[in-house]
Amino acid sequence: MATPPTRPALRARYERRRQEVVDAAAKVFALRGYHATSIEDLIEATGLTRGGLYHYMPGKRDLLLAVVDELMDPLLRRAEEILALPQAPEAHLRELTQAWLEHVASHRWHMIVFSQERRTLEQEPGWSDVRDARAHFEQLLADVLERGRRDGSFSMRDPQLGLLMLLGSVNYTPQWYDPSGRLGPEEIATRYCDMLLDGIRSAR
Amino acid sequence: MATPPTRPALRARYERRRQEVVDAAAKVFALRGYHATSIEDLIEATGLTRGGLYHYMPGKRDLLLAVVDELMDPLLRRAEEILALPQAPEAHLRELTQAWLEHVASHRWHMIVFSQERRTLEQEPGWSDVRDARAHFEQLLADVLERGRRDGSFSMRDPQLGLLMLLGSVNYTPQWYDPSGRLGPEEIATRYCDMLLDGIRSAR
DNA sequence: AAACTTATACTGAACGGACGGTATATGTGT
DNA sequence: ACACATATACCGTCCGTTCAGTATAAGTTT
Repeated sequence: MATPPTRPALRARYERRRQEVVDAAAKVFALRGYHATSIEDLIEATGLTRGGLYHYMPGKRDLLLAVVDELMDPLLRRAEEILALPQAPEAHLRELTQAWLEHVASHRWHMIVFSQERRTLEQEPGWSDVRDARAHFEQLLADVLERGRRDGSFSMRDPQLGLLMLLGSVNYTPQWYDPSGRLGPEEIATRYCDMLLDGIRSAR
Repeated sequence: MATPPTRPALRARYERRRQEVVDAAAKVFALRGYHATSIEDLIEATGLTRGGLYHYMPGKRDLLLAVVDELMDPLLRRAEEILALPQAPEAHLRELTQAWLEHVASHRWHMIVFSQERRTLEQEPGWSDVRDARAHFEQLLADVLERGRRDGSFSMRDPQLGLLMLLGSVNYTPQWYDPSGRLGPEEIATRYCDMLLDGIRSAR
């Protein structure tokens, strides 16, 4: 019943398998949707049996929280690393977007689950952390845009809408991104930033 | 059991109430998610009783299909109206985006349901129509961008990614759009196009 | 216009099945 | 021997659906 082993020797294997279960669940949740996924589906995806599965999770809901929990943390830490270095807003924006898209690409299923279930999970215990982390990251982006506006390098009519456009573009990416496709995350990031900064109109 | 009346006198009222049921369902599906929505929730949302609800729908699944079905048709017709008039690619792009965002704003719940359930509904009977209509609309947008590239008015590094950025921005809009908010659909459309065309970088 | 017949709108209880979760048994490695 | 991993069978509950029945409005006959 989801009891982590006390023996240090077995701890590592347990955590590794648990992570495999979470990742497998992320993919199934993303493809079928959380509520439409039955325990039977999770069994099929993990290769375990009913009892074995419950050895690694307290319940289906906790598995969902595990999928979205700690999803934003690595990205937030990376973002703060980037912002710690003093740079022009444009450079900050480009590096943030690149780190963000690399994260999206490597956690594609988790991101889709987040988008799909964010509404059904509002006001759920443990959910507020995820939402706060998300809001925090968006605030960091907003700050960069605002800083660019203040120092004169950006001049959007509506700062808020600029952020929303960027959020929309990146958050939509998991829907079509193909790891074996033509474009990698860093190329996508570069071109998003190119378009957001200079637009697609030909220079006249 | 969801049998439309044959008598012409009652047909109108039936269709009106059925539409109310579908719209109410759209909102509940959007907020809670389709699978997480119980018949009890639908009863509460519609004001009907269990049996009464089944008078207007053959089943829960059909109700979901009704929500997304015929969602794209009005937009597609409007798009073809716009494209029938000979105009410059930029004008076409701006008008398409505006019509699109007006549609998104007035069918916000339906759109959220579509985004949330598109994966769970793949390879479902009746679903291919919706997907085809969606693909058709995206193709119309892609054609406009391509026409702009050919005649020299647009010059994006990657035509496909320009489309995906626009799709992301607009498809993300229902997630934050507030009908009583500061910005209406036409203003949002204008500023999206401003940013996509000219970027947010200050003129130097 | 009154009486009658049928189509339609709605009710509420009950059913059948699926689903998440648990208890218990049996290996398996330390 | 003990902790841990996995297997199997089972339970209670919830949920989508059905159905027999009632009330009312629409159409028809007299």
